[in-house]
Amino acid sequence: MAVTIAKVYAPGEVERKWYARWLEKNLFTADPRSDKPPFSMVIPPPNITGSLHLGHALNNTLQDIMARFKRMQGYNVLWLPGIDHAGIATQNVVERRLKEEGMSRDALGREKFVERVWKWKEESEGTIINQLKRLGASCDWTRLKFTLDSTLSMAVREVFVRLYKEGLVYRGDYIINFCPRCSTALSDLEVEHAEKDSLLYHIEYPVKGGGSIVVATTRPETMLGDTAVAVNPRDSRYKAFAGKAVELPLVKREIPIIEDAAVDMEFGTGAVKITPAHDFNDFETARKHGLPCLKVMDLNARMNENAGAYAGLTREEARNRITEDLKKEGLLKKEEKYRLLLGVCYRCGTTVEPTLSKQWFVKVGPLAKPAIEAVEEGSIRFVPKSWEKTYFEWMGNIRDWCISRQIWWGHRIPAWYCEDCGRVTVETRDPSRCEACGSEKIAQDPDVLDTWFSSALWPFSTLGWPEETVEGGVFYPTSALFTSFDIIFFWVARMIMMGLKFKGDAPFRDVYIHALIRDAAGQKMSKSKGNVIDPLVMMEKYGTDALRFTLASFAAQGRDIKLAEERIEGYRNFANKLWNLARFALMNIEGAPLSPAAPEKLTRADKWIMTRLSSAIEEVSSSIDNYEFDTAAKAVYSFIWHELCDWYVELIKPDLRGERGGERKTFVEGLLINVIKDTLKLLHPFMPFITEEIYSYLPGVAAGIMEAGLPGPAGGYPEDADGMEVVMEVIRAVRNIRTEMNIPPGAALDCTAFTKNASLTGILREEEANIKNLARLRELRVSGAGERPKQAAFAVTRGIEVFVPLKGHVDIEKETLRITRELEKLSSEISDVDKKLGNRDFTANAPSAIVEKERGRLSLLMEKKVKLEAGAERIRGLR
RNA sequence: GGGCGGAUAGCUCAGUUGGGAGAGCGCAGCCCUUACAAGGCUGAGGUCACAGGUUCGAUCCCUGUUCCGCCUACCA
Repeated sequence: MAVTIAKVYAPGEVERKWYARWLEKNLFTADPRSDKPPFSMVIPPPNITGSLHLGHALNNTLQDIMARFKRMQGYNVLWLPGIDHAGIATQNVVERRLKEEGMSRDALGREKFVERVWKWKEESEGTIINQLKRLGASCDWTRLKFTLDSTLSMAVREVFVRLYKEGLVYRGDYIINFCPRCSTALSDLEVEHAEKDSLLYHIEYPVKGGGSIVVATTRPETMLGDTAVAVNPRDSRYKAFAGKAVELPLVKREIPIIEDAAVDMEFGTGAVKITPAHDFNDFETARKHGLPCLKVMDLNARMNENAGAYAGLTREEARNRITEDLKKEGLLKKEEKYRLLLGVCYRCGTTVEPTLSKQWFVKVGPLAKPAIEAVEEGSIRFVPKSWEKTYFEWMGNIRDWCISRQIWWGHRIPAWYCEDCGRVTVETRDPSRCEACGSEKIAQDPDVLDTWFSSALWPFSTLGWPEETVEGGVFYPTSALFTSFDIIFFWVARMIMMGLKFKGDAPFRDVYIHALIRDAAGQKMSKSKGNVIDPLVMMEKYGTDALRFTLASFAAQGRDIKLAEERIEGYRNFANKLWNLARFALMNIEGAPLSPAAPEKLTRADKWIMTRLSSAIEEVSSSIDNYEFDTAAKAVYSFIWHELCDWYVELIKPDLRGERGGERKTFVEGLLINVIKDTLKLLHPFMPFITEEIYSYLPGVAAGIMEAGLPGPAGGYPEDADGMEVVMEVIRAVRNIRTEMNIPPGAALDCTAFTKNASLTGILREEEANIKNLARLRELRVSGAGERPKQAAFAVTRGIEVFVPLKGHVDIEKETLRITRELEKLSSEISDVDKKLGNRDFTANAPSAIVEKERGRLSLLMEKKVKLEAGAERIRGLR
């Protein structure tokens, strides 16, 4: 009743089938009342606008490996999925769609617009969720969360209000980054810096009472808002001007010349114009010197009424007009080429405008302190540890966080302004009257909160906080967070601050920072470069398991991943190899009952593979526990391909053919199936689909592989395993001779092995059949001493001399060359070790174990050398 | 300006308390051996970027240099 399965593994259907079954059986659902130890993770929520890219694929593959692994280890696993509302990004997408319809959000109005976004959310959120399912992600979908869910919104309000009452959230006029295209304020983090070629303009400002001062600026259009000119007090060039005033050209306004040590005398002309309402530095300077602020642009980056004749122009137009006008007046002294760093919006790339504006802020200092300590004390651990430094760096210099956004999609700020007394009321529940004067004429702040404000609460808002929930008790703090380094500041740091503040405990124990994926040439993947590898296409083409395994294999800590399609193809081949291993096993078993463990019936080969399996299990387990997914993947790969398939299966083929008796056949069938079963379990977290599929075909399995426990390390039989390694080396030696001497693989050879070691002699005699089989020998003699065969090629391994007589067909030249080369290698090795042992400093200072090891090595090498030389001598005699 | 990371086989990368340099892919030769040609067997290939230092001993620790990459920053 041998089972036959297809010759080539076809992933597509298998994957869909199994994912559906896992869901049906609720295998991903966590039980907060379970008595198993908890293991929890929250997913980094993808944007609702998102579509699965390789970054998601890597992030979620690694999480899924961890989740599945822990589940099989007997943990009560909660992997909580969710989606982020992604304020600006989503609003942009919907606005673009409106524009295509000839509509605009302003024309539509806030309420209708938000309705429209919700509708779009309903349509599009399925996309990325289905893609995560396609990837095999074993998230607990019954607990899927969305950052705008009512419970999560409640958490946002609660946090905002509590911070406000403690004075950690405040509202004030400060200079902030404003994106004129998205028409909203941004936090410092949401501004990216791009180098751009520009000009440095030298403009002459006439000084009242005679003379003039030339300032250098990259932004001539903001001169309309200048409220001072600053020079360094140590600058002798301008000493005479200090305290005087200049007349601002074009607008003819009088502004003072002030002294400030922060002015760099070397740069430009050493004189700088101060525009407090449109420059971060100048804003600080103005505060220091008590200068007024004058806004000359509105939020759309158009010049406003304060710009006089230039009102209504865009900032670009204004720059042109102003430089022209200055030129006409002979006040533009110089334009030099200059490369500057420009702040651009991280969502749309538009140049941001620093603008004085009334916004809400979080006072971060008091929150940052415990967050720094938590990492210092080790209650939160970054993996790899090197990221802690990055974290400290940023947290140590953190500035207040601008959290209000002038958009409509997001959590509305729970603040109401009173029309009568002007006071603000901040409450978790919508108030009906002003808390100060009781007036009912109150209106809610139109702004919404930074999306990252709600993301910061993710690890506990998703568990039901501020309600006390069972989940919150069991699964908080979460065990690990998986993310990439680019959002350590945006997200990780803020989660730590909020978790500590509101839960009194870190949101997670481990922060695993994984790689960023680049293309094969090391370039960041981007649609415009056309070098994007689409994970969905790869999954269709090579199978999800192949993609997952590739990502895991390349997930070395602290390094970016350069991915090429050929890699995925390679691991597709691995999947097929595994498939054929199963195919072979199923073709050969007669459906016999599984043999119980019977150590006395185990052959050396059996013990070897069991030992290797056990050590693979150990290595995979410890690697995963240390987030070394690449090491784990390589260990299981190498075991399956190079030990189980290359050696064990080849070793037992005669048994399975019944050549060594019916009892042995039955026994080895059972053993092979057991080994495959455990191997599949070990591989399952990496390749969930193919392992589940194969597992289902194996005899004697009741439940699915997901429900099976992971085998524990069994220890094995190290001595027998080592004996088997000797056998393998002898086989390799014969194979090598065959290849080197150009003997066809099929030609039958004889072999004589000489060793004085009784235990080796025993092993070789016992394994005669296996050696003959795999080295393709007609005869194998094992001898302690005696005449070495003439006309024979030979090799030395583990002190065993392996002779392969070639009956007058030995190519003497070739064999001489082969032995000579071998001897050369050996000699250089010997001289290295010799030199080391000859060094008295070494023998005196090195640990005795090391010295002994070197001595042992030397004697082995010497022994081998003697034997090789004797062989070379014999061959010379043949000439 | 400050900080971090990297430089090991043709390519991509491992190398975890300093003690015999590894893998995958690629390449070369031979093989359609009834699991798999998406395969098997065998093999070639490396002054571990450079220069110093510590040490009996350095790919590994320290210093400096060169070249890449990234993060961060208020020289307008």
